[in-house]
Amino acid sequence: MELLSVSLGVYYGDFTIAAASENLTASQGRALTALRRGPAAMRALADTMTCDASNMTGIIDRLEKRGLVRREAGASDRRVKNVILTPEGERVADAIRAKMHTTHDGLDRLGAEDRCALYALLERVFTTAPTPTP
Amino acid sequence: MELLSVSLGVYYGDFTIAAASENLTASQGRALTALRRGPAAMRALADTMTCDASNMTGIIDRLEKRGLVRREAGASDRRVKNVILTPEGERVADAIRAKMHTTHDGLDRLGAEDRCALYALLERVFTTAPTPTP
DNA sequence: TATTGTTATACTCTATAACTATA
DNA sequence: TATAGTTATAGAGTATAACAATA
Repeated sequence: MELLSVSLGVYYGDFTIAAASENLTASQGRALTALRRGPAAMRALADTMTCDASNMTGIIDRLEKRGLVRREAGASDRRVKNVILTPEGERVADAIRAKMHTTHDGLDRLGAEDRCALYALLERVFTTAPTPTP
Repeated sequence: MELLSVSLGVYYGDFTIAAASENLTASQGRALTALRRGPAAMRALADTMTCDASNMTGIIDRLEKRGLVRREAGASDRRVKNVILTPEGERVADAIRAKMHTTHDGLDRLGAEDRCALYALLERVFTTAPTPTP
């Protein structure tokens, strides 16, 4: 119970801070984090982040404008556009993830191993794996 | 750990849903919930919700336009405006709270007593008591 | 001078609806 | 017809800066 009160909000809050440290909003950070697992179609990304497809256009537009992702036409279905992390995007995504793992605020009383497991769990809840479209 | 993964997001998510069921955004719901404990100055509300004071103006404007809160000049300090729930505002705030306590999604495995304690805890974390200004 | 609250401005997120190009 | 993605539009949250009234 104690653990819970300490942890609630910490992940969301820390994530927002971690993303902000790279001059990104939480949504942009989430998209980048989801893309760490590989390319994903716009539609899949929107599903992952449970937002309307039109939102993804804007979010990805801003990330693309900053050179963190790029769009690539789908091979089999030419309607599809797959979003891919650029090397710089990978760097930023990794930086966010690293910051998440070294931010202990409010989780000090957890052992390193538990905290690691905890973050893995939260990360999974936070960004479900998008389904890449071939 | 299980409990945590289940509970994370549930409170925020359920709260957003509960607020939406009253046609309110999460921020509006939070302000209303904070005001359940009594009147609060704009500044105190902004501190509670950790947002800029200028945001509170807009949020309270919208709540006031719908008759859920009203502004009242501070007695001792005439710069201050205290925000107060109207009877309708109280009804809506209570409805949100009631909905939060009857929404079990993802918390089924918790006993009623535990769930009650859990929500009390989360509610405290979610909306710290604002400091009313006399 | 410092503080409270507001206004003006700008950016982002969000959803809905209408559109295109594919399938 | 249905789907993927975009555009246009509108409402809400957010922060910064400038301002009036008060302390």
